[in-house]
Amino acid sequence: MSDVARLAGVSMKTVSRVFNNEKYVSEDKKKKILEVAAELNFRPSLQARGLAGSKSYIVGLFVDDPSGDYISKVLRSILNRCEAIGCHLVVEVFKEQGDEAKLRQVLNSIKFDAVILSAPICDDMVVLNALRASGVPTARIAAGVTADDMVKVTIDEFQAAFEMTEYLISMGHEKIAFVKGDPNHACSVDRERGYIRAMQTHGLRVKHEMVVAGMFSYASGRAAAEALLALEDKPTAVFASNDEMASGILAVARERGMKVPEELSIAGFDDDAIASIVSPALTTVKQPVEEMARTAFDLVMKTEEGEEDAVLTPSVHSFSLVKRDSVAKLA
Amino acid sequence: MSDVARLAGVSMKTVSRVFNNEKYVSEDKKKKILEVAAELNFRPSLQARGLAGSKSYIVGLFVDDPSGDYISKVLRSILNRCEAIGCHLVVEVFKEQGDEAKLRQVLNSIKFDAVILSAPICDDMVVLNALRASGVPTARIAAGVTADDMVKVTIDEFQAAFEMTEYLISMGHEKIAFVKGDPNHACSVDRERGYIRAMQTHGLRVKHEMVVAGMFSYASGRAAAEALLALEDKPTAVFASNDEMASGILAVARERGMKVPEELSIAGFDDDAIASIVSPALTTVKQPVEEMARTAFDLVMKTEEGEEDAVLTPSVHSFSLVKRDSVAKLA
DNA sequence: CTGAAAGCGCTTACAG
DNA sequence: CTGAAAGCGCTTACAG
Repeated sequence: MSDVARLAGVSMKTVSRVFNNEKYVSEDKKKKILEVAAELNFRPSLQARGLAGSKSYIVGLFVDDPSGDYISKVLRSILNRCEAIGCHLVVEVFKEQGDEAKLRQVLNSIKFDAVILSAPICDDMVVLNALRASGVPTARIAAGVTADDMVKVTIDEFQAAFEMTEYLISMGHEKIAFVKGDPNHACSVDRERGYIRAMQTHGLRVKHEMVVAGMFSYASGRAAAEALLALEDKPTAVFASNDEMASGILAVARERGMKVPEELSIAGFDDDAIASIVSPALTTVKQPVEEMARTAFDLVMKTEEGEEDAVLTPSVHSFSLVKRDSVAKLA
Repeated sequence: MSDVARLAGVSMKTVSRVFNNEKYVSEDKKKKILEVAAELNFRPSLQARGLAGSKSYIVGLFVDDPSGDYISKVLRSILNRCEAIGCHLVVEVFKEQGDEAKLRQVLNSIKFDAVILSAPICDDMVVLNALRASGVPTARIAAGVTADDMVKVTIDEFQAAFEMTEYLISMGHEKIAFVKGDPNHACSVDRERGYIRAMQTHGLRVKHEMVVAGMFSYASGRAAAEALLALEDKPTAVFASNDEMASGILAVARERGMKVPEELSIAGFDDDAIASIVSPALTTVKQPVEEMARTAFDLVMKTEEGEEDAVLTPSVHSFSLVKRDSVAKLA
């Protein structure tokens, strides 16, 4: 930077001004500086500005598991925004609930401009408290527990599950099974509640053997299907808390020679890539994941700029029921 | 750090030694320093050490597209290694071929300890040259073009495609179609060559209408299937360059009422998660993606430590044919 | 609109 | 085995 300043005949401070888009730099000096900088291929050092200034140009994305279609969408969306505003993404994995050691390690060594949390760690109190203590603006995608001081972006999980269940009921189903999601995810509870409420609303009994555990994985979907299809009184429809599990259920049903949706209707949640790849394609709830991630990013960056008011009201996005071929009217 | 030094009654340099695992620190001072540091919750600042020292504790992962099962595996594997050695991952997206502007922006501002490249940018000469010029140790996963000064981790794509094609031939197929991958990926060419060579080796003619374009996407697999199944003289088997495309072909075949594998055998490549989810499950080539990513990471970190010799010999990993249900003997 | 000085929190290169 | 000094490349807080 000192080279640029010297060759442009200005002080370092003025060069700094140009690269930080500050006002009060005369057009000619600005032009000259940009010219010299381009020639020298100069870019302000990330490490140096992070150390010297209040901004670090680094955003953190804390995830539980970096795999899967959902997190891929989040990642893509956030990476897009990072590029747009010229900052960089550091991804950190937090597997165990409240891994304090790693948390302190990361939060004490890296200066973040903002941190974005995905489920389930967006509801981990240890993580939230540590973040709060560190003062880093934080956004939570699909969070459950409240934290008024952090950006929150969600859909109405309860309502979505409620509507999907109602849809199944409207198709004539009464024996509707439900496969729960990973209990560590807040959405799991909301989706289950939505299912139960819809059943009750329509005067249908929720039999406990019709509500089985799941972990959002394909394998757990298969296991749930095994349990459900071994029942004396089998369900005519299964609503799984996500598409991966729904795919597992679909696979097991077919292996047993059942026709889907004729003999068993299956509904999922998320509208993962897989939902339109399996056959029959899954009827599911589509949530605008990329839009939510983008919103989380943009809002948390505004927090940083001090517009705390509207930013901290939860941003609730709309979902939609995608009716494909895995659900049919009960014969 | 100066607080830690003061409270432990040593100089900052000694504290620094402890946190960098340098030798020559007496056990008692080391113990004292660690105690004080734990109490103060001290961690060396990433930004400060990056600026002051030769190491930055930052590894870059440059990708074309952060989505998909393949890159998820790479990401997970690398994140694991980062955690193990205490460094951090910055993900950067390079979409357009040789996006020099972004390249210079990133390479000039961030000091990386190493950069890991995935396909197709691991074969982008502009990227390679820029990396070389910047002197950052670089690893390439599934690279095609040679670059003797960079770590390279691959499988024998040619041989894998050759063997899969031979397998199809051994199952009695002669009319074997091939769906190419994205031509920007080096592996696409190798896989096609493997297919062609196997056909020739067994005295089978490669009809040009039996070799169709693809882009590694589900949609392109569907398009390829449309073309192939519209042929007068239809193939009895299709070998797709990856599982996503194979899934697209499978879907189209089924929609047309064809039985897979009875009327059409389908083989894929990669052993993506999707390969065992669709039904019938796909016969495919399994490559050890996570192991490859881990190796790339470990080798490039060794480069950094100066062991240039063995490190720069390409690390060729073994693939395996996974025979599932999408391929059958020709009736 | 511009700049000189200090300092961010570490590591380096030395010296002992 | 240990430490004092300088410096990494920027931004901050001022002053003009």
